[in-house]
Parts: sequence; structure tokens; C-alpha cells
Amino acid sequence: MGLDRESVVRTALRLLGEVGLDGLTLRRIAAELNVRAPALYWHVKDKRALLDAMAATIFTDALAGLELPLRGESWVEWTAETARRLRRATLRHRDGARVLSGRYLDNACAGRPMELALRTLCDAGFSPREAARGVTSIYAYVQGFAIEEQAARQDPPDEQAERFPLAAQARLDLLHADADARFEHGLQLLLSGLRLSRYGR
Amino acid sequence: MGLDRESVVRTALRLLGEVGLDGLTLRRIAAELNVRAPALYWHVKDKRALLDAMAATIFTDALAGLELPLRGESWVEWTAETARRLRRATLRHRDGARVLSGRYLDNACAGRPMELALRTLCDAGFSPREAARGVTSIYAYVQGFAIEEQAARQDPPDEQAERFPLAAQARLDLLHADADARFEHGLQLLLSGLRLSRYGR
DNA sequence: GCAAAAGCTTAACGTCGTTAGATTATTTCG
DNA sequence: CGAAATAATCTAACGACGTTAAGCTTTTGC
Repeated sequence: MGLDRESVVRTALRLLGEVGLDGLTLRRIAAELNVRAPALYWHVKDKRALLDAMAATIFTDALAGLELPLRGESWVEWTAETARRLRRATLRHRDGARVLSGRYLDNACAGRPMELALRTLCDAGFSPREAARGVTSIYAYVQGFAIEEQAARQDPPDEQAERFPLAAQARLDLLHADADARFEHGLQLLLSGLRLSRYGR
Repeated sequence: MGLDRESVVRTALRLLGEVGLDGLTLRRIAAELNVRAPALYWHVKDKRALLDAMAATIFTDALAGLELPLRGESWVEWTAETARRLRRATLRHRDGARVLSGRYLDNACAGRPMELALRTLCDAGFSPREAARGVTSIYAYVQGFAIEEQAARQDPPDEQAERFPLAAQARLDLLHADADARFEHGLQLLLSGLRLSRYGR
């Protein structure tokens, strides 16, 4: 009957998929563990800390086993694939982006991936500052994209009688078109910009 | 003693600066208007709708008076300035990014800016699809960056004994360095990518 | 001037995160 | 082995939240 911090976090994460972030209450999580709500406080400081831990788990799972680029793997492809993994792991959980966004990730989970990313960019010739800015830019994009993506799934139906034809078509595109392709497009914009700033091409 | 929808929204937005999003309750907003909480329901469907309206106000204020590029103004500079206005307006409000992020913006507030942005990019030679993807990529970046930026202000102090020297320095950079410059850096990456995809340069 | 609608009130419901204190289960150790 | 200690959970409750119901009070339109 071990009820430890990790089982609480993983149960919360599983339950998140059923009830969503707004339905995720301590009582509900506790019930899932055949326990009353105050029992959770033995394993977790408060709900904020639980959400932090959930975010850390998503992040850690996303980038588990991350290593420096293999020989022959370019920093561009390595960075792109890392960003993709982050997005996929976020989308894997309902409201994953809202759980992750703006939350503090401690060194225990973010330290190593951050170090590897910076190392990769610095090895490619970027200054530490450029590397840091590149990484955070891509992270901001991934986060922002995932948030919009998951929010769009429950957005209201479209108004018609459009006075804005381009915007109207763009809206349809956004709803129906392949989100993976749209994500990839923006990611490549950032990577092109990075490549250009490095090689002037 | 006019108490209408707009005064409720603007009061909520002002109060947001004092108490933050987590402290923003209907009772508190009502008190600010010398009224009891249920009175708000006459002007606003529910809290969700109020937050939507607050987001719409931030967005509208950000891009009020937006017009197509002037003669001589490049689409790059127009797009950059529009993104900057959006970020500035978001930062102007405490927790502004959280209020705005992932929220549905109806055509009344987002329609025209979206149309102008798409028009500008299409006039520059992008296909409607490329334009739509460019706009949403930049929007995702702005949102993601602002979220991290406002979240970082209340993040815990750093641990030392770093096993990740590059990450440690990057963290310091992120906390102390000029956020405007970091934002600009990432924005220019995206714009470079866009320019490259258009002109091959 | 009076009915109807608009705009607010008080009262309450159910739920939430969280705390206090009692209670049980498990471990530690003389 | 048994008792003290500690770990883990319980019940009960608090205050605050969003929201609804039902009733007043003011404004409006004819």
C-alpha cells in the first residue's frame, strides 16, 4: 500500500487526462488512491508543489536519456528533435501545456537538458549568450505553440459573416490543418534564423 | 452610478495589478465597485467570460489603431513592431500573459489585426498559408516568452553547487540581463527565418 | 401613474485548498 | 517482547470561492 510522493504525482498526471486541469482536485486525486485529501499533504507540500512536480515529470519524461548530438548529427537536427520531443510530451497529457507553462523547473529536471542544449550550441560556435537566447527562444515558441494548440481544441465555433476574409481562412487552416506541420514550420523559421546568425546563410 | 460591462472589465484589470490573478475574486472586484458579487452576473456571464473580456481588452489596447505598413515601412519592421506592442501590452498588466494565454479572442478584437498581419505578409509575397503560419509562429513566441518572463519574477532563488556550469550562467543571464534584448533576439531569429523563406537570403 | 423590465440585494449551496487534532499502523529499541 | 516513538492516515472543520435563487428597489415606456 505504498503511497509515496511519486505515486501521488503519477496518479495526478493520469487523472489529469480524465478530468482536465480544472477538474483536478485534491479530493479527487486522493479518492483515486483510496485515501482522503489531507493524506496527500504528508507527501506533497501543497497543490502548487504537486503541480510543479507534475510539470517536472512531464519535462523529465520528455527528455529522458537526452545526450549530446551523435557524430554526424547536426546541431540543427538535434535541436529540432529536442523541441519536438518537448512538444510531444506536453501534448501527451490533457492540459499539459497549462501545467508546464511558466512553472519553475529545478535543476534536477531541467539542469542537464539545459546544459546539453547549451553545450551543443556552443560547440557549434555560438557564444554562451547566443546559445542561451537561442534555447530560451525555442522553448518559448514550443510552450506558446502548445498552449494555443491545446486551447484551440475547446474554443467556440466560428462566427460567420466575416469581414476579414484572410483571417477567416487562416482560422479554418488553424483548426483543420495538420498541427504537426504548422509546428514544424515555425520551428524551422527559428532554426533558419539561428543558422543564419551563425553562418550568415 | 453606471455599472456596465466595460467598467467591470476595466476595474478587474486594474485590480489585477494589485492582487494578481490568484487574488482576483469576484467578491473583491465587486467590492471595488461598491457592490456585491452577484451583481456582476448582470453584466458578465461568469468568471470565464470576464477573463475572456479582460484578455480581449489587453489585446485590443495593444493593437489599437493598427494600420497596414506605411509607405517605406518594410513588412519585417511592421511585424516586429506589432509583436513588440503585443508584448509590451501584456507586460503592462500583472499576470497579463497568464490572462491572455490560450484564451479565445473573438473576431471583434482579433479579426482586424489578424487580417492586417496576413495582408501585410501576403502583400510581401507570402502565400496565405505561409502568412498564417508566420503570424501564429510569432504569436506563439510572444506568448511563450511573456509567460516565462512574468513567471520568472516570482521564481525561487537559485540552488548552487551547480553541476551544470553553462546552465548556471544562462540562469543568471536570464534573471539579470535585459529582457527586452532577449525578446528582441528571438524575434529577430523568427524574422530572419521568415525573410530567408521569402527571399532565400 | 403604473406595469414591466433592469439592476441590485441577501441568503445560501456545494466545492475547493488547507489546518488541527485525534487515531491507527509501523518501526525502533531497551 | 513490549513500550515508546514516529510515520501515515483519519475525521472534522474553517474560510473562501464561484454561482444560483428569490426578493427588493429603481428606472423606463406607454
